[in-house]
Amino acid sequence: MYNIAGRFPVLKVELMNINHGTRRQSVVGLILTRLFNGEYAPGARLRVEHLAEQCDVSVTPIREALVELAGFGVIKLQPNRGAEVSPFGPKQLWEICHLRRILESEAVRGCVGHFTPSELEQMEADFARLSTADRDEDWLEETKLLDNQLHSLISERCGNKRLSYEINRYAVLYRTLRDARHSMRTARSNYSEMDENLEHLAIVRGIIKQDREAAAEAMGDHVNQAGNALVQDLFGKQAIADADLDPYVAGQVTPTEAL
Amino acid sequence: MYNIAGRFPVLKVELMNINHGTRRQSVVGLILTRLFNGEYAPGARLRVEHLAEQCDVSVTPIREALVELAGFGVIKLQPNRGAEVSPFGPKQLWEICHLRRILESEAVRGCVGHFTPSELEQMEADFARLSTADRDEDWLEETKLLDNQLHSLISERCGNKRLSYEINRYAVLYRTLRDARHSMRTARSNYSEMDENLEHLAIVRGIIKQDREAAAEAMGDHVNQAGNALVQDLFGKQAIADADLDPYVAGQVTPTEAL
DNA sequence: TTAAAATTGATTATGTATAATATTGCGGGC
DNA sequence: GCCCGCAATATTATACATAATCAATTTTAA
Repeated sequence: MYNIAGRFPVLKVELMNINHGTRRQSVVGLILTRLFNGEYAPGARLRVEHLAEQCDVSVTPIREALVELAGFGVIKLQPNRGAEVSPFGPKQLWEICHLRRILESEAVRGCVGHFTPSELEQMEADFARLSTADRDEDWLEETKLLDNQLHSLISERCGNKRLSYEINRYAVLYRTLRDARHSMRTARSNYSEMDENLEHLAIVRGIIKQDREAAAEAMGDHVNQAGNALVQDLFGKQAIADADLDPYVAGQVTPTEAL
Repeated sequence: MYNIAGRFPVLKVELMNINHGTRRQSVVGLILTRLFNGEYAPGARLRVEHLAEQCDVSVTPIREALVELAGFGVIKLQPNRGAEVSPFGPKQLWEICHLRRILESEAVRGCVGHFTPSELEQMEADFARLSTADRDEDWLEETKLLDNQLHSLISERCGNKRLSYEINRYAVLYRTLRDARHSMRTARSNYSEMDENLEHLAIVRGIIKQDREAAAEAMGDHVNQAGNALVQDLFGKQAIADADLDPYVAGQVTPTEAL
């Protein structure tokens, strides 16, 4: 088979050569990306035939994708009226982060006591080392790797498979958001503001001390920091003010005020 | 048109005469009910054509329903391999309750400060009255009504539409579970063990005192009590032991031990 | 005359049916 | 063990039937 990229508009190429049995997932990813990139106006109608044409697939996977997207709460599926995209702005992004904070904080509470001492020693040593190490490409790579490892380990060991499932469900949204950030020109590319390793260290030390609340609070701080970066990259500096958040939720944004 | 009910087997009648545009929802409800009633062995395969025949609908709504059910985490959708039902037992039921506790506790934290004094006075008076009133049919009716009102009001006012959305998503599971309970012969029908109104009163008083943690804890207790009743009705007295829960999660079952 | 209600027709969603294609899983042969 | 073919099933594509929505228009009623 020849790679005939270039013969079709960009939109179609995005979904070409996808494996059989994964069309729905691809369409979900595509629409999520577009949504998070602000390509849809709030309330816009998603017409099935239109999407099918754009994605170069038949309507069947499109309709299934819409059901899944409705499950994510990013579109509303009204009977006999089709799909309407829900608003997505700083406020909605903060709400996603809030949910993630709720879920992952509880997961870290649950995972206390589910690690071996050597696992904990290893993690503490790694994050301590990375938090003071010189910051270069390799450092960034290892930071990302250990970030993923820590979060998935906490989710796996939290003792509640459903909680773990919901965390992974939100990870789909979160990963798409991170990817969307890269396509924004405002995305920060320097390492100066990254204190991930310190935040992770606090989480691990909470687990080591068997102090559920300390670990949960550290996780909350960490998720907030990540959310903060995300909001600023996607919507700019004053996005937090624009979000017009509820005082309690907004308070959580800057944990010192909230607690 | 004639009503020709009776000409078809029971299973088909269940879904007959459903409105256009709501087939998927009906199928979701039917499969959830079956699952919670223990009609599917863990790991059982759900074949699309088979379900289509049973539900007397075509395969399209069936497949869409499976996508939605996969979103609920009650089945697993493997590419090219179809749907496999996830295990459902006391442990999984507790996990659902755990999630509900997480979500609704956070909602009640968020809703503090979003009620008018008169609303709060009214709610406190209602729950105080019902908690000491004679228990008859009317009492049960009003108790249920105010239960629904309180929970949906808290969800609406929590200040986070996504959190509200997730709570309502879980309410689908929860309502189906409550309905499934009625079909079990072990379901409790007396009013003696119902302290809902007292639990609700504690929640409302927490909100009145603007004490987020007190209100959240009261909500946690309340959801635990409801979960306890559900587990016992669906799986019997020693179901909690059978559930083989993680100590932290199990601890939450009996809040006094957990905190 | 004007406002409400019913009607019409275009558009789109939803559901059905069927066929084409791809994948899986199994069993037989090597 | 491995490979090949085959049946079962999932997935996708396509065409069509039905039903609902929406807007424009006509009709009806006050």
